[in-house]
Amino acid sequence: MFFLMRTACCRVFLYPFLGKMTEVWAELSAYEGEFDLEKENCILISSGKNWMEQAAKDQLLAVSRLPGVVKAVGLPDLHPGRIPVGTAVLSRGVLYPHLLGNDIGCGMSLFDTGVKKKKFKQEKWVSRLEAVRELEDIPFSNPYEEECPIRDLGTLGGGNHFAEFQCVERIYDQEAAGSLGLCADRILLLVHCGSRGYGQEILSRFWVPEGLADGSEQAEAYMAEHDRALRWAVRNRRAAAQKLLAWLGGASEPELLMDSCHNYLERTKDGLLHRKGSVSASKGAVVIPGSRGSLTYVCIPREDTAVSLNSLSHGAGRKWARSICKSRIDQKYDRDSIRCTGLKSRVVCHDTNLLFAEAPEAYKNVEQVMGVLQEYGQRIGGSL
DNA sequence: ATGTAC
Repeated sequence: MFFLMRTACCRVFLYPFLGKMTEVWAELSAYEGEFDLEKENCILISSGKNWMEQAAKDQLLAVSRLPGVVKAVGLPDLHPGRIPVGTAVLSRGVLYPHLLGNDIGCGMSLFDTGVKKKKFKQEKWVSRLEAVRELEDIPFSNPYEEECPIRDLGTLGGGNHFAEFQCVERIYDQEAAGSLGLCADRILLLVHCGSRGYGQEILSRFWVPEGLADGSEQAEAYMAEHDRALRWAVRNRRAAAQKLLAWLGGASEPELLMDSCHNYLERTKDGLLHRKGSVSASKGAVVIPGSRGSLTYVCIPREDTAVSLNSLSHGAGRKWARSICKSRIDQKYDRDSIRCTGLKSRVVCHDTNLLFAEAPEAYKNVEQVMGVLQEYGQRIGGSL
């Protein structure tokens, strides 16, 4: 299990608005001549400055051509995966379990720890966390009146999952910050994880290359399990926060300020909306974190986001494949320096490969991604 | 991203 703790000096911005996404701004020049953009159902929200791997664009295009797919959107953090990450895909008649992947319900929960900023002792918390090693080692009993399908409730898992203590760096809109319950003098806790092995197990049971016919018994059974995974993923994030605070001696319960899911299927009036690494722009404020060396943004999306299937990026997005990270930056760090960040935060993680795989260098610049989301509207205006 | 096998 990967347990990454970024302590102190991480900051939350409150962005007043995201750009008004009102026109298709495609950056698919690589495909010039290959298809007529006007007739394609594939949109990439990016800009010339926003570097994107060719493989990711190829994957997005392939997804957009699956039977039943009405529209496929790539967000500015799009990067290749088994299926491309940073996508929103609308289909009719067919449901594709693999388009949302194995970690069904994965998302971000932002909590107020109730701990005052001036009471925060970084070194003390770091030692305490290093002593426990893994969240699996902190016992937690299921408080819900439903059998828990997750083997270890309140654990983060691996990959890009993390728990991070943060505090507000800058507020752009005091009123909005107040209504969201963001307090500048408090330590916040951002938890990114999902349904662990449960989502994986669901995918393995329902995955078929041709997808599931909407309305079929299989599709209904998948949706029931999917909804259960979403429910338990939220509980898993909460349980992780509860365990952490209890372990660190926090007196109060973590208070949930915001929660968003970025791997899930939503039934909309237009069809089945598959989100893989993209978050809804229609459910209030969203948290968009960067890599562990950068800031996290709390954003209030604008209303007119139909062009991106009402979706936003869920983070900075990978720039380097996990497998190549260690060899690229191995020499740059020693045992201690890889565990510190440019924001003077500390990283607690016992898995060396994971520390390198999730290094800030492996990620895009989150400000770049935020810039595309914001600029997208500024340069366009008008209505869709 | 995951659990398990190598």
